[in-house]
Amino acid sequence: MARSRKARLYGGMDAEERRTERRLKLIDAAIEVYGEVGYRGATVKAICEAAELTERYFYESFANSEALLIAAYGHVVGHLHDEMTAAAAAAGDDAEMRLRAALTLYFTRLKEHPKPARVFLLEISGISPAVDAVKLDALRVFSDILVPPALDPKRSDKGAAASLLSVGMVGAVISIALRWVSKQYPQAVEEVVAIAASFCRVALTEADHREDGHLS
Amino acid sequence: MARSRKARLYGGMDAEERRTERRLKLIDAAIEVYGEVGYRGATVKAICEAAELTERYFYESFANSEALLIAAYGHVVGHLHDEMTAAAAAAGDDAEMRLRAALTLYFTRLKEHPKPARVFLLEISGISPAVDAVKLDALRVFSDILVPPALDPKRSDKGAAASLLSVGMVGAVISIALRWVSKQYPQAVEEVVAIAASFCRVALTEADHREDGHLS
DNA sequence: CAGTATTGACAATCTATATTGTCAGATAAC
DNA sequence: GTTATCTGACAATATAGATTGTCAATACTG
Repeated sequence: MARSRKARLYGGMDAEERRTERRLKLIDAAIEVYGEVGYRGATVKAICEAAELTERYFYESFANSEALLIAAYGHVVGHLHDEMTAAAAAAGDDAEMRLRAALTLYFTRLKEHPKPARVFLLEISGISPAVDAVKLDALRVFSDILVPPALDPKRSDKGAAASLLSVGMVGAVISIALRWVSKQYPQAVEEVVAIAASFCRVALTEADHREDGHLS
Repeated sequence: MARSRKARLYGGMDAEERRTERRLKLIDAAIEVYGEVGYRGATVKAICEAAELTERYFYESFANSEALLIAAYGHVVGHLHDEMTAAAAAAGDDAEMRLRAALTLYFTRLKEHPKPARVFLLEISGISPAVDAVKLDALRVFSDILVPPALDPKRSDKGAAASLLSVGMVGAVISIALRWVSKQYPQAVEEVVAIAASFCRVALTEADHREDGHLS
């Protein structure tokens, strides 16, 4: 009875399980292919071949190419976000320690997994307004991990100036990451982290100055 | 005799003058159109219409769409670069003053001319390896205006770490600019300059620390 | 095993744009 | 005014890839 409501099983999975499995295979394949030839060079056909599926299943799970890019981005970002949050939490309460822990995890993963890194850093830029919005949101979230706005409740809805500070910080970190990756990791992780951290510290300290009424 | 070597005149210009005039009109039109619909949304036809020319003349001056993008970028960057250099020079010898002068000019121009700004900040990213190379080169040049590497000859070929510092600095400034533009200039120019300058100072001071043997 | 749901391969269609080609009319040179 | 050059409009072609559709083969169900 309980079964009769379900769809016919294939390979031990019901219809929905197979669908989500295919969806995942497509996302993994997309990350792979984007990493090789970039989003713009990636055809639907190529991704389907990499996923060992046919176009039909592409359109079963995604309305179009862009939807898959967004899903793949979300996939990569989700992992990274969870890991960074955990690393920061494990590092205790000191802001400087948490910052270092999060950055270290970030750059370590970047080095370990170049293809997802490319999706995360490069492929996501300038595709369409929808994609940009997704990216913007992700960056805000990462910025909050590095310099938590909730430390001081008064500041939790960041003022306009503080928001430019986070934006600058994230921009610096991402640019550093991009260069580091594209030059094939010439510096040790610790060294890159130290450099990135110095930019993050700007966002921390300047925000305090400004709050005290200093206008530089 | 002198004339007989020249091509027939039209509108008082010889063949080559007309060609360069058309080329310029195409570049101006491109900046205009990119500013409206973005590089990806810009068709050859639309640019030709904006320039009041036909496709024929497009291919007379440019091998393809991308070549025009690169030319338009160079055009915008060339102006900006000259102006920033001049502003820095006019500000005297103090590094802090020069920095402020250059940044002030940069953000002022950004606000005055949103369309070239879009070409400069957005459209140039992630089109192709060739375009990225052009951008990379431009950024290096701008970075050198903000924090001249030649101050200390020993440092003139920047070490790998110092190079990441400039990259981070430029990344921060550009991200700030992007956000500021896309939010339609919510802060005064001076305020944005102050924030951007604080990131630039990182590149200045950290470089010195590192040279003295400090490793953060 | 018979019947049906599901799959995989691939053809057909559709759309959009770049790029090249044609030609009649306009403009300058003499 | 005649001729050679240049111009503008537009048609023709080429390409590339997304999206949809067909159908036989396969895997499950009872």
